[in-house]
Amino acid sequence: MNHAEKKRNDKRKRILDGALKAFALKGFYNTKVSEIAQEAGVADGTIYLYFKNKDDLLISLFEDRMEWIIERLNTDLAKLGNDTLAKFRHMVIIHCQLAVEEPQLAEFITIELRQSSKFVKEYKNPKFGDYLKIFQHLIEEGQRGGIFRADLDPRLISRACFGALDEVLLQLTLSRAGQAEVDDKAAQVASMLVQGLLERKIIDAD
Amino acid sequence: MNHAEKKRNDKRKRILDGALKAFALKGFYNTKVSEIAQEAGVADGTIYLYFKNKDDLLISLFEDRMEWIIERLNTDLAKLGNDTLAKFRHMVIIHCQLAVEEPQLAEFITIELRQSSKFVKEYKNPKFGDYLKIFQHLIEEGQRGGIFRADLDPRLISRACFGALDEVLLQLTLSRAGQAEVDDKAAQVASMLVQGLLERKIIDAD
Amino acid sequence: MNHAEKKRNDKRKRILDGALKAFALKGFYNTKVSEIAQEAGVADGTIYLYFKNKDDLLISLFEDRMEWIIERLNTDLAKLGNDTLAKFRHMVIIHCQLAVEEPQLAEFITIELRQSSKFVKEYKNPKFGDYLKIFQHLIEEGQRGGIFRADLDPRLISRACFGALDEVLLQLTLSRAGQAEVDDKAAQVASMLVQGLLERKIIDAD
Amino acid sequence: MNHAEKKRNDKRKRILDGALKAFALKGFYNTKVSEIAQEAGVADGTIYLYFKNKDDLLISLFEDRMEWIIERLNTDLAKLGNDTLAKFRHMVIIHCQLAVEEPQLAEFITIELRQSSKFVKEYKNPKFGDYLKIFQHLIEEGQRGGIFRADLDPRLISRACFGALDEVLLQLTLSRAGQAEVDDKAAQVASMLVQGLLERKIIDAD
DNA sequence: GATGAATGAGGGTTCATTCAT
DNA sequence: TATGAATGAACCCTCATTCAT
Repeated sequence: MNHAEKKRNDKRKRILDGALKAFALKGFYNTKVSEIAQEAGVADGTIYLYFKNKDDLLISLFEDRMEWIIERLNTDLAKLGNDTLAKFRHMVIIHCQLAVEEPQLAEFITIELRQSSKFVKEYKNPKFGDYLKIFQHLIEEGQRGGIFRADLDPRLISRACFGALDEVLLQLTLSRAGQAEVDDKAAQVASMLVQGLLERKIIDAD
Repeated sequence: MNHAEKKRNDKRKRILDGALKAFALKGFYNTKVSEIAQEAGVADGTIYLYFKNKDDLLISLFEDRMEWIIERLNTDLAKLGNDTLAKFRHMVIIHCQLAVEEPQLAEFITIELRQSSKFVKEYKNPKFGDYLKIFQHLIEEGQRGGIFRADLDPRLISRACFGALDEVLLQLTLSRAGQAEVDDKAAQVASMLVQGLLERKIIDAD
Repeated sequence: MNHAEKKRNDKRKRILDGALKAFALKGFYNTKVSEIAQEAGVADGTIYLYFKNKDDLLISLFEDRMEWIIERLNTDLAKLGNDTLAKFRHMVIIHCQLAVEEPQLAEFITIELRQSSKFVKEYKNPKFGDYLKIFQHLIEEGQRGGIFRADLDPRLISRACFGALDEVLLQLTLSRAGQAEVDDKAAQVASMLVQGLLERKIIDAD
Repeated sequence: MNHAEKKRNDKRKRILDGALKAFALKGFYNTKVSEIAQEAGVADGTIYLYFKNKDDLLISLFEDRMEWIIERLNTDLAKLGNDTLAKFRHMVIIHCQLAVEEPQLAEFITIELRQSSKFVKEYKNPKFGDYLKIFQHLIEEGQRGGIFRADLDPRLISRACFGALDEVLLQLTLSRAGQAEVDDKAAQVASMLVQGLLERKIIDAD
């Protein structure tokens, strides 16, 4: 990557960061493009050199952040090898951990995610789909391994798990929960979900 | 209730219905007041005789519909007496059932709920809190009865359950799921959540 | 006048009174018809049984009040017979006196008078013309009697005198001047105007 | 002043000119912002880059025009040195002269001035106060010089003089008086006011 | 590429007026 | 006659987007 490209990427990044901050604070519809520009330290017009319009900025922000989360998650999960349960618990923890590590991102995702796929016509939010897929594959892995109940639809249950986590994350974020509280609550939710997923005969194992 | 009062309530209802339809279709921010008026068959200005402004209309709509849901739920649950498990399962079913019975309401709640409580200034959405309370009390009841795990925080878990259901409801609604699919998926989610909540020694009972 | 007529006039009067109060307080354009109705203790629609529209109400109010002032002035002036100077001084005093006796009317006239004849198309404000005529006739009387300078155009000078008084009245009204201050200032203005009008050879007489 | 600044000032001036024209024609409340924009040859939104809102535009217009009048007046008066009488007469003439030179400004000031200071919240119209002060100081100067009556309150009398002139100006403007008529009437009013102000023993001097 | 002044379509809200009761 | 709920045209202002510099 040469110098010009680096500069370009830097400006793009600053705009995305500014947008995240602004959207988290006031929501998409109540954030003015000029506010994002100010936050990013660029002129209003500059934003349109990097993004087609305000909608595109929102979508790009989602994709950018989800990509980051997914990469991180995949790296972490890879280290845990075949331990499905450990991987599942880790996902729960990572998700909740956002409340502490990236509160703005947490607010943004929990609040704007649903809107986005609704109002942006035809936008299916593929990155979010990828995120859900990780959950789904984990559940399928558990089912193949015989530790997770086979009577549950992985697509459905991955949604349910995501919903549970997302709602919990929303609360943790809005209440500005500290690390200890996040750890505790993540553990409880993980415990409940895991128990709900486990094949009955091995529940004692938990 | 006299004639004038009846007429007034009827018009208010028509406006709320129009707003629900419009909000479900395009979301709060993309719905024009004039569209709601048209949907309701009243003049634009009439809306302001019944609601302070567009925000107030959104809030009132939430309260109205949550009240309806809560009443209905309480009536149903009362019939189930002390059977905590049955009551819990019924809540799951009722929630998912919205996708079939009131798809517009389902879309509205799943998509607009989070936005509203965050961006409508000062609004704490008490009715939604009431709804969560029903979940919470049910979990506490189960804990007192010794059938639900005592190591789980009812406030936290009620949130998690709501989140799981809400996400599932969103999918059922958007995919225009039919009654059979809704029944099946509600049963699965109920089964998972219940197993996750049950005291370990009685899990076989499920 | 029979009972029905009396009642009608009473309601018309209440509306005019309410309008005066409201217009004096907030001005014509910032006063809502509904506020006038409330002030008058009638329904909004009732106003339109007595006046064609809001403009007509303003005009009618002018005419009504100017008529009252003119009648009163004529009665007073009649008592002063041929004493032109005394009559002129009395007019000055009566005009300023409004600040004490009818502060709302004073505010209304000083502030709304000019607007009214401008914005209401084709309205020449004949009653205001009548009021000016009294000044004018007094000046002409003085000229004929040889005590007022003959080199001044009575129409022009009556305007100038009115303008001077009106501006002074505005200040007296807005500063909520008491009787003593009003008396003092009216006397000063009268003295200046009279001296300005007097035939030079008889100025010592003042 | 650089180019950008010059362009900005030019646009601001065009908006003020457009506003003056429009306000003079239809009055503040009957003038739409879009009409001003059209008159100024700018987009509606542009007005809000230069003025906070419609009220602010009104206020700014007053300040701008009063400033212009005051500067001009001060320049002229400075040339007349210590001749109080000449200066007083000049003020009268300049004021009336507006009817010929700046009829729109004349209409605007005579008709909108009172409204504005009353209904534009918090606005005390300091420039108008400055204008009155010129009158007042002139009267005080005459009193100190022994040529004006000492028994008159300069603040009161400056108001009265302004009122007289303003009313005369209004008539001259609305009747579209020509230069000759304006000269004649200004002279008459000046003569009357001066005689009214002069110390009695020197009235023959006029 | 970067700027930010300018644009102008759009929409929430007001309020004078009407009319069914 | 009186009411006041309903109307809907009107209007100020916002703000995403453009484009001359």
